[in-house]
Amino acid sequence: MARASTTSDVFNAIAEPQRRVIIALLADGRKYSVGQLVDSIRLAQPAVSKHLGVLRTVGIVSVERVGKSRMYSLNANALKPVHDWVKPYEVFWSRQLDRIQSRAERMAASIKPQPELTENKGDNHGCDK
Amino acid sequence: MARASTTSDVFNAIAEPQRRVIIALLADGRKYSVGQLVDSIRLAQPAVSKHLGVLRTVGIVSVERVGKSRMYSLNANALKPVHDWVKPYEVFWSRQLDRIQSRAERMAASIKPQPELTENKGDNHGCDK
DNA sequence: TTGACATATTCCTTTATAGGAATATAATCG
DNA sequence: CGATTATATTCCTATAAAGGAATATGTCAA
Repeated sequence: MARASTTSDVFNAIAEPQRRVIIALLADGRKYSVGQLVDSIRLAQPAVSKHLGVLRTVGIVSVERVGKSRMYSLNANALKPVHDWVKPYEVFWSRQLDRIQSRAERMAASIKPQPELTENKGDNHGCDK
Repeated sequence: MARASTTSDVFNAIAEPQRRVIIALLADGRKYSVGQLVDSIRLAQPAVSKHLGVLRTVGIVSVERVGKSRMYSLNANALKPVHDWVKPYEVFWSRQLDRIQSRAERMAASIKPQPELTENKGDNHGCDK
């Protein structure tokens, strides 16, 4: 099977470096036209438009027509799933490795219940120990 | 050009849902053999081994040989770049849209200096306004 | 309407998967 | 050693993607 579609998953959408560049450009909350973004990125206009299309599909950016231009703005809320996913792991590096084990085990419950795509058919997986 | 290699970028590594499942399984800080992971995931052993190979290449997991088994454990530090990248956007949803604009502009400086892959050849991009 | 400008879309090529099947490698046991 | 178990690797196929080139679509101005 091929990779998951990039237009249906925020994680895939932000996996593309150029798209992260676009997101960073929009991070000041202002609206940018495609042309302005093209000037800032080493990429042709069609490519930028395609990336914007992906970001739009996933909900990371919003468009607004202004004259002949289309003004794109960041909809950062769409990035929240990424933040929510990675946040629990923060404890692993925020505190230096003292007694990480116990904290990690306490934390496990807050991470595991995110099967996302795979339904684990609920069978007990022979955990270690 | 094709997509960036998944074996050289943490963002691409975690873009695969099954790999996030594996990461979640390892989140309790314990070591799991490949077989134990296979029992927990609806995926054949070779596929799991390949995913583990990707995660290992990117540094998200570590391996340790124990008898005929190989015990995998999470190296969450490798996820820090993702956290660092998404954290600045947290303000967008943590506070309800009151005066986000000004905060966003203050924040811009902390986000923009992450060109990652693209060297923006330093030219001024015609910002809006 | 025509022309210029801004952006999106289509077509095409190269590349990179993800996963299945079969096989190779490694380590333990008798 | 030979058999068994555990894991990795190779081969293969279907799918998807990124970007370039060319073109279509849409909007404004004269």
